[in-house]
Amino acid sequence: MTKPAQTNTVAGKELLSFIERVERLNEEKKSLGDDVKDVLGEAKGKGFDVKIIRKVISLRGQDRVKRQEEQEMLDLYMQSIGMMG
Amino acid sequence: MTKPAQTNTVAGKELLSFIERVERLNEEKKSLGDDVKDVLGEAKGKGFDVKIIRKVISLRGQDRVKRQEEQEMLDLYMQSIGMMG
Amino acid sequence: MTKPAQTNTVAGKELLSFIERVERLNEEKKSLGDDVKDVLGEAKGKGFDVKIIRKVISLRGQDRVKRQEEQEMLDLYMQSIGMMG
Amino acid sequence: MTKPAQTNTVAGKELLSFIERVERLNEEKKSLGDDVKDVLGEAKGKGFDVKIIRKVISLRGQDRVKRQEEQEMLDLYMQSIGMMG
DNA sequence: TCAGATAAAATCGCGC
DNA sequence: GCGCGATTTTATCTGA
Repeated sequence: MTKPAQTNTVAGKELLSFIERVERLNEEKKSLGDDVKDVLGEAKGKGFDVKIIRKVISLRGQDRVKRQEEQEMLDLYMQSIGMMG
Repeated sequence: MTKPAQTNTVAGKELLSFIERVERLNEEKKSLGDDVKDVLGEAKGKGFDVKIIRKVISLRGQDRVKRQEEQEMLDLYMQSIGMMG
Repeated sequence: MTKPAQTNTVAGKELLSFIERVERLNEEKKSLGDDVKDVLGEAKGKGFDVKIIRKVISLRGQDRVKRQEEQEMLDLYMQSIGMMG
Repeated sequence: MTKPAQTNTVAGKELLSFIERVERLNEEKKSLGDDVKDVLGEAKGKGFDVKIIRKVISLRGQDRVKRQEEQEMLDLYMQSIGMMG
């Protein structure tokens, strides 16, 4: 950016504000990603197998999702036989 | 898994701790992802085109040189198959 | 699931049949997706840039008018936040 | 395309060939997607709840994936303690 | 450092 | 027309 941004219009300023908010959130996300890397690096330093840890985390996540979806399934059934709303 | 997880050993406890730290970070990331969605939803509510905003953000994040190079390669490919007269 | 699926009823059998037909179709779709990957892999082996090829395919599939409109809106947004001098 | 494609170069012809192969595969995929819609429409016509059918299919898919991943997990453990290659 | 694999994001399209 | 689910694309990460 060699020139000052010409956000002279109201809409331009508002748009830029939205964009910058999103960019800020994205940076925080990236930072958290780096934190994850650090933690896994630390685990590796203690002799743990990072690949296995990732797999465990993934499987635990699947369990959670599956439990949620089974509940949704039940709700769906109940809706469909007129037990809800 | 018929047995409770073996968090009784020292290594087991340490491993679980690493796993939970990562999971916590992942949740925060997910939460930020939801925040992004909220912001974009708000922008949409004000009449902005979310798809375009995303594209702008993406372009702002890319290196200008790299962007140009990719565009040139794209043009080259399109010329080579007769897409550009 | 402690009980076997109730495919003993007529409706249950019919339902299962629908489900399996859809699953079969989904597998075929997946298989075609793998074929696409193979072709692109082959192209890559010949020195082509897969990412660019994907983009070309995408552009060929888009309506020219719609494409222009989106580009214009993008320019408009970028101007309004001062990205285009 | 008002002009004949100028795929005069060897590379251009090869590139176009790859592109057309992918496009053909994509069409087949799309066609299968339509078939899925037809099957679900038929199920709906017989009084079944399409949303539930989709959910069942999704859960069955998750089961399959989870089973596979648990196996991979075992393999990983065994590798990590030196039981495999 | 790069290819291949894996996971995350963005886009697309249906159904309500 | 909007949210949700599915698919596709992008980015990250690991291993050679």
